[in-house]
Amino acid sequence: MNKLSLKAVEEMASGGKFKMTPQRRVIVSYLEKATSHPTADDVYFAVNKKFPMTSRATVYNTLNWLKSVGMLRERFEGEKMRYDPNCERHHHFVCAECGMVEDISSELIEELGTIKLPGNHDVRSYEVTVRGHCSSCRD
Amino acid sequence: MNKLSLKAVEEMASGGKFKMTPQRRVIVSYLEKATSHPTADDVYFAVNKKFPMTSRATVYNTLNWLKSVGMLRERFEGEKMRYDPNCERHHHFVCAECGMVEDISSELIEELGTIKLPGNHDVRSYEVTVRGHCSSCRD
DNA sequence: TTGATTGCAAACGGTTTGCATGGGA
DNA sequence: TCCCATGCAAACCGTTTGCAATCAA
Repeated sequence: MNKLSLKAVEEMASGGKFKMTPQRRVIVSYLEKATSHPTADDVYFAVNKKFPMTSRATVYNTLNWLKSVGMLRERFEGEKMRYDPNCERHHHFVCAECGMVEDISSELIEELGTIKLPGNHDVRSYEVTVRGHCSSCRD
Repeated sequence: MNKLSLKAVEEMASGGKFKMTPQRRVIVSYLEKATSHPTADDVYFAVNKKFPMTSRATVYNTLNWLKSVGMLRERFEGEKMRYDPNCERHHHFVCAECGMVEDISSELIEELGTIKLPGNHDVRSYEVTVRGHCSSCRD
């Protein structure tokens, strides 16, 4: 599963035991446009602009649903969970000041080659987190 | 500040506005021996083996104190915060199954060289998280 | 002596759950 | 029609805070 899209979600829902609802459509549309890993509350406020009575339970329910089908990744940064609609292999830049997260496409970070660790661990993947100050915070 | 040690903490405390207590000594001793990033609760149970009335407040108080003087790093993994007594530059292996975290010394991961990102971010550091199944979970 | 630390309990904040109502397929 | 999803409120859980008593320096 790569980039989250409303189309892909609709397709997946049709025929399965999951249903599309207006709230879910808004949540997915918001997520597919999001660029800096929204928090659950970001999503909550976004849906409520369109559907003012949407509860947090619905938001978490939807986020966990998308997560469970592999269309969304969860990542803790700073003080809360953030949701990453990009499921292609990629890395991250995190601003130490404002907590903003930006995707770094995997081509921008050179390959580490085969990782050989001591012990007998089964290595599956690796990710790089680059830290620093983002352009707005660097002054 | 590099590796947490009781000696370094005692030195830092003497003369400053911070005081050593029996509880703090046990906590620091436990942390300096710990190898897989204990959670606050791990620490809590460890201290309580020696001082059965120790409260969680004391544990968090001490952890935050060590963190604030740069002798301990905090890292969210899985569902809770974990504390890393190793403040030298290093990377991590995380088990997807049991959540165990193991340090990877920085020599084991090849250098990424200068990281050049699009935009105008000020890059300070990077860390690599290797994921997979640890030797006990790989079956 | 003095002010930092302790234990306790209550508060907090993000996330989850239980349940009755509502709505998609 | 049949479940799944929703909204609400309460529960949960890790962490923080307020406070009076205690203890290190």
